[in-house]
Amino acid sequence: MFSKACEYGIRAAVYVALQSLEGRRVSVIEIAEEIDSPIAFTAKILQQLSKNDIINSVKGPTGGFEIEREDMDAVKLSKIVKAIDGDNIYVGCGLGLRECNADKPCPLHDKFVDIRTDLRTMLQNTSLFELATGLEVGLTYLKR
Amino acid sequence: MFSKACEYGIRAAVYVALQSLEGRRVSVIEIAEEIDSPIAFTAKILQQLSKNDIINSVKGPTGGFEIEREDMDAVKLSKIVKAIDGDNIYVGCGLGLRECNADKPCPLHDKFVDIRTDLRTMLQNTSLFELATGLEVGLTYLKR
DNA sequence: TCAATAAAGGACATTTTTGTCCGAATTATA
DNA sequence: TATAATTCGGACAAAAATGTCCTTTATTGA
Ligand code: FES
Ligand code: FES
Repeated sequence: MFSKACEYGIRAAVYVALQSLEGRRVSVIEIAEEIDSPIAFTAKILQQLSKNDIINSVKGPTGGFEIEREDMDAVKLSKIVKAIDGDNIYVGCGLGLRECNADKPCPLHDKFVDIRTDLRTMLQNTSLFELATGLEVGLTYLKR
Repeated sequence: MFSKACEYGIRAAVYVALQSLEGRRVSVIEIAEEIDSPIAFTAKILQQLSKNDIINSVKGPTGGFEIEREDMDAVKLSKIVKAIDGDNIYVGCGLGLRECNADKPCPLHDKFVDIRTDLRTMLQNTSLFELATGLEVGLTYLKR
C-alpha cells in the first residue's frame, strides 16, 4: 500500500508528535529506536518531512525534531503520504493506465474509485495529533 | 497499490477472458500489444497466472492463452492479486508493523482496517467475466 | 574560542522489482 | 518426419527502492 519510506515516515512523525506533546525534542537515533527502523534511512526520511514543513528540525546540541501543537492538528496523513510517495495513490489508475480517466475508464475504474476515495478521505481527515493521542494513552503501538 | 506485475497480470487476464468469450486463443505477443506492456515481462506473468490455474496455456502452433467460460466467473481479482503480490495487501499492517494485530494495534489500525476490508471485499467479489464484459461492450479500456 | 552534538547532504552499497534474451520443450500441420 | 509456432524456464540486465557511511554545517555550552 505505502512504501517502506512512507511507513517509517508516518511512524516517525507520530512519534515526534507524541514526544512534542510531552515537551521533548527527539533525535534520529531515538526515533529509529522507538519505531524500529534503520537509523540512516530514517534520517533521510526525516529530512524530507522537515523540508515539507511537516516537522521542524533543530541542529546542534539539544537539537532534534519536534512539531508544534497546532501543526499536529493541521498535518494530516495525506500530507505525509504525498510528500513521500507522491499522489499516485490518490489519483492513479488501479490497473496502471497512464492516468485515471472516467471518460475512458479501465475495467476496474468504477469499483476502484470508491476505494481510492475512501482511502484519500481517511488520510485527509486523520491528523498527527489524533494518532499520537492513542499512543499517549497506551492503546496503540509504533513497534512490536 | 498494486505492483506493475500485478497490474499487467490483471489487464492480461481480462484481455484473455474477453478473447476467450469470442472463442479466440491469444499469444503473448498479442496480449502485450493489446494491454500495452513489455512482451517478455508479460510472458513471465502469464506463466504465473497459468501455474496458479487462473488461465490455461497451450503450447505449439495455434497455441496461446485462454480461459474457460466458467472460470471467468470463478476467478476473482483477489486470486490474481494474491498469486502475484501475495496477501500483504489483505492482511498486512498499514504502517508496516510485522503483522496487523488488533490486540496491539498501530495508530492507524482502526481506520486502515476498514479500507483494507473494503478493498478485499471488492476484489473477492469482482470476477474476470464482469470486467471482460465492460470491455466487450466498448465501455472500458485496457490501454490508451 | 573550542569542543561536542546533532541534522544535512552527498556518495556509495544492497536488495527488490522490472525488464530482456535465448535455448529447451511441446505440438500442429505440411 | 521435419518444420515452424508457441509457451516454459533459466540466466542475465537495468532501474528503483531501500539502506549505509562519511563529511559538512549549524549550534550549544563550557
Ligand atoms: S481508469 Fe483505471 S481506475 Fe480510473
Ligand atoms: S496493526 Fe497496523 S493496521 Fe492493524
